[in-house]
Amino acid sequence: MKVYEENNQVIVEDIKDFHPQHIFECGQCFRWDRQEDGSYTGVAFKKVVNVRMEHGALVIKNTNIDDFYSIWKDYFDLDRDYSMIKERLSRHDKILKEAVQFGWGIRILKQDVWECLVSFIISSNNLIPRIKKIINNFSEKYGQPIVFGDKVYYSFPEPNDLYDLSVEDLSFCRMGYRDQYIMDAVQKVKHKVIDLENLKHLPTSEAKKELMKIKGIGPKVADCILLFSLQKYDIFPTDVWVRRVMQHFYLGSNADIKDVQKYSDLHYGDLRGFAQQYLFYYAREQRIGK
DNA sequence: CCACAGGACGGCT
DNA sequence: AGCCGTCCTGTG
Repeated sequence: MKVYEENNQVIVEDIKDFHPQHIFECGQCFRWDRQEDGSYTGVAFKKVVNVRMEHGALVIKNTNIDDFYSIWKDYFDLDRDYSMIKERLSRHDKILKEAVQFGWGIRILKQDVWECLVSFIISSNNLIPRIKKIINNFSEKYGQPIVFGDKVYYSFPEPNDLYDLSVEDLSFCRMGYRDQYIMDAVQKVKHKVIDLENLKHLPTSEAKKELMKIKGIGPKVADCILLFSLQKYDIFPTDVWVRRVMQHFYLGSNADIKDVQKYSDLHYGDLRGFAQQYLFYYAREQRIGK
C-alpha cells in the first residue's frame, strides 16, 4: 500500500477489492451519496470526503496524510485481505460464489458506534431512502456544519449535543415513533447505563445483550451495530432481504429467522458477517425473492 | 381512498 | 417461551 498526498487529496495505490458503489450501497451506511461522475461523497467522523477509484488507486479528496492514517485507513478496512475472504466464501457453493463476484468490491466499514446505533434504530421497520432523509434532517439540526465544495454538510450529532432534548425536539425529523427510542439511547449513554467504548472488548453475545437494553434495539438492529461498528464478524444480520435470499437458494419458503441463523452459524463460521454482506447486496440488487 | 414496505414492542396466552 | 396487533411515514 503506497500512500501519498497532493492538492488536499490522498492517493492510495494498489488497492484491490474496493468498489465505492458496492461499499456504499450494500446497506451498511446512510451518509454517502453518489455524484454525477460515479464518485461518492460522504460524512464520517466529522469530516467530509469524496472517494473514487482510478487506475487501481483509491483517491480520497479533501483530506490529508494525518487523517488518512488516523481515520480512513481503518474506516475503509484497508488492512484486511478481502481476496482471501472472497476465495474462502466462493469455495462454499455456486450461489455464494456468484454473490461474491457480483459484489466483488464490498468492504465492511468500521463506523462510529454511536452513529451506527442511532442510524440502525432509525432503520428498523423503515426503507433506505427514508432512513437517509431522516438522518440528514437529524444531522442538519443537531450536528456541526462542514463546507465542502459549494455545499454544506453536517457532522453526525454526538450524545452531548442531545442530552437536553425531549422527544418533541425530534419530531421534525419525521422518524415517527422511533424518536422515543433515540431519547432512550441518549439517556442510557448519558447515565452510563451502557458504555459504548467498552462494547468492542466484550464477547459478541455480551455486547449484543448490552445493546438490547436500549429500546428500539432488537436482534436485527443489534447485529447490524455489532457488525458495522464493533468489528464482530461472527454474526449474520437477518432482515427480510437476507431471509428471502436464504429461503430462495437454500432453505425453502418455510424457513424462519431461526433457521437462517442456524444455517449461517453452521456454514459460514467466522465469516458470517462478510457472507451476509455479499448475499444481501446480491439479493437486493437482483430483487431475489420478490 | 387503500395496499404495501420495513423490525421491535408489549400484552396476551 | 411464542404469537400477533400495533407503531409511523412515504410511495404506488
